[in-house]
Amino acid sequence: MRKRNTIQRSLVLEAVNRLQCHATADEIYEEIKKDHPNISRATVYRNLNVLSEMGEIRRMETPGGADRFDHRCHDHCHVRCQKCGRVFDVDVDFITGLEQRIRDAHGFEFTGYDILFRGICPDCQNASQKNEPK
Amino acid sequence: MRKRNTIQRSLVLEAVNRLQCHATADEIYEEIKKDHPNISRATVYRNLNVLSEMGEIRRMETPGGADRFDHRCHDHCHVRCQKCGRVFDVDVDFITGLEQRIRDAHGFEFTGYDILFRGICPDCQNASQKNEPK
DNA sequence: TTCTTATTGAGATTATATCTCAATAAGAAC
DNA sequence: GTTCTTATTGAGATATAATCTCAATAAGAA
Repeated sequence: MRKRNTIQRSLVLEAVNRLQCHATADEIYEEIKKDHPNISRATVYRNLNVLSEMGEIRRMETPGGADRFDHRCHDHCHVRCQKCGRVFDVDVDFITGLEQRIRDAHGFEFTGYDILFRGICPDCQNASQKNEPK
Repeated sequence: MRKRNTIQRSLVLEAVNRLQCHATADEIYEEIKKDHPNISRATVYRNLNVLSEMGEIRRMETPGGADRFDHRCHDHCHVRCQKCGRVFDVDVDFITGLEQRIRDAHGFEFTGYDILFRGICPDCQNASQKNEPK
């Protein structure tokens, strides 16, 4: 099934790049709608799927929240702040090799993994110290 | 807000234990409904939340699928087979310390992490060799 | 036994994502 | 340039996981 180049597909790719890292499908949809109010939500979702299958962008599935899409900058995973919900990048150099070590043990053919850290970001730590002093 | 001991809460805890590891909320709901057809889905979800906050059970959020709940056997994470959707356990002894190493770098206060591996299980590898020989 | 209020059940609602299908348009064939 | 095939689109319906609403119920302290 040969892929065609559509305006909508380019718009999605451009928006992902413009928004930098970890935008949700909905954020990308809203971004595109500013200039192209007629684009369909389904089209954005479809093209995010197509583009990540093609390897043009990277999908990061986040449990308990919407998937996020990255320009393929470099490998990293995410921390989500449990208070404000914002998502930050985490370098994962030291995680490299994780798959290999597990493949050895299970006969599983690994294709990847998602790691999502949970925590409280520095801002929210400070905020709660001000509002709830002990 | 003092917690009360309700029949429904015990039923949920028992079902999680009975189903062993990585049952979804819906599987737990169906399990309980066999003997107690009047239990509400909301009650199951509510008690799964309460019990995991209390530390009685462990919640494993899985991106792209329903959350799963474990009896607190021992620390492990999960691999989901991309073909059959089944979920298997993976030991994670060597991942211990991950949080500490990241906390140092970011000023983030970490409360935990989820790791979900993706891959193809041995069964499905075999099946696809039979069905699509090269 | 009485009283307070945490908890429940039923159904509505939210959020994320996918599906349906007629209409459109990309790009190959002519 | 014109025709043709079919991938893609837009709009809205649907699916799935989970939470919320609220009157009724019941746990457990008084």
